[in-house]
Amino acid sequence: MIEIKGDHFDPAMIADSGQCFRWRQTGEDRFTIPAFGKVLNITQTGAESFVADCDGVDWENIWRDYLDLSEDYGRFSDAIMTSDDDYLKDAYNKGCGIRILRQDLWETVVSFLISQNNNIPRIKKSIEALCEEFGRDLGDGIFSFPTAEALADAGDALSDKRFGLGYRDVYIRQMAEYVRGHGDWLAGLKEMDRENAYRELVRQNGIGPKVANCICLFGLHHIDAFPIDTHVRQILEAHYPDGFDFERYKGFAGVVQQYMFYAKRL
DNA sequence: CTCCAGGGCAGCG
DNA sequence: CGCTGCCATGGA
Repeated sequence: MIEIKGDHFDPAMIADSGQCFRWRQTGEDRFTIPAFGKVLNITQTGAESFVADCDGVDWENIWRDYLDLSEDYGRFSDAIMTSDDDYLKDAYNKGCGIRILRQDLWETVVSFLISQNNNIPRIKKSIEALCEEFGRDLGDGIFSFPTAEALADAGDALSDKRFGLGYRDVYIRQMAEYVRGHGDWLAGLKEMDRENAYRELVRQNGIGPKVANCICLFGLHHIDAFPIDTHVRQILEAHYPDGFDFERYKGFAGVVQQYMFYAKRL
């Protein structure tokens, strides 16, 4: 057990933010978080105080970074709340506890391949089914996210109806086989800047502009990436008819995007 | 029944 | 370039 302090940090908002699909609320103020082959249970004990069921080593080496608690989100809120963008200010007030997680890249790639033309409950069901079938048993009914090798070995089994992948099964299989055959591809992406990573990602079958931007934002932590999905497109059309000024939030447009996405889906 | 969901692709012009 | 039809699936 370790005690934590965290401003601009609300696990309930993050769990429902659409950036991660495996967080589960397991109590009044308790969340169970599988990542990197481990499981963290975090319980809110006050406005900005929490307890986590890990030791100090894992906290410093894994979870603090994963939860992005080293980043100062005050600078984002300041920029937004001192602007004259009333729609964004309202969105920020609704989603102010969101942080952009530093998730595992491979898990992010597969998760957002599944996300295309899909809805969040179905995405979650597909991912859990894949974890149960091809992941490692971590106890308490929780399984690790399957490796590229495991999904490549799965082959045609990915087309099984219980995974609910639909036509996306081909994308997952091709991606898993590619990563298995190119062991340094994921590591190479992490070395690239956003534009080069984006260009490399969209070369893959099944990864278009939106999915590539989600991988850049959630898997590579390029927080200036701005994925435009069906929700965000509707927001931009409804509230920014003369165009959205990306320059205004240069450097953290992806954080802005998350506030808007969360607020709309409430 | 149709429409929608954190889209992408191939086939047009 | 942009536009259109199609791609599985399940819930509303």
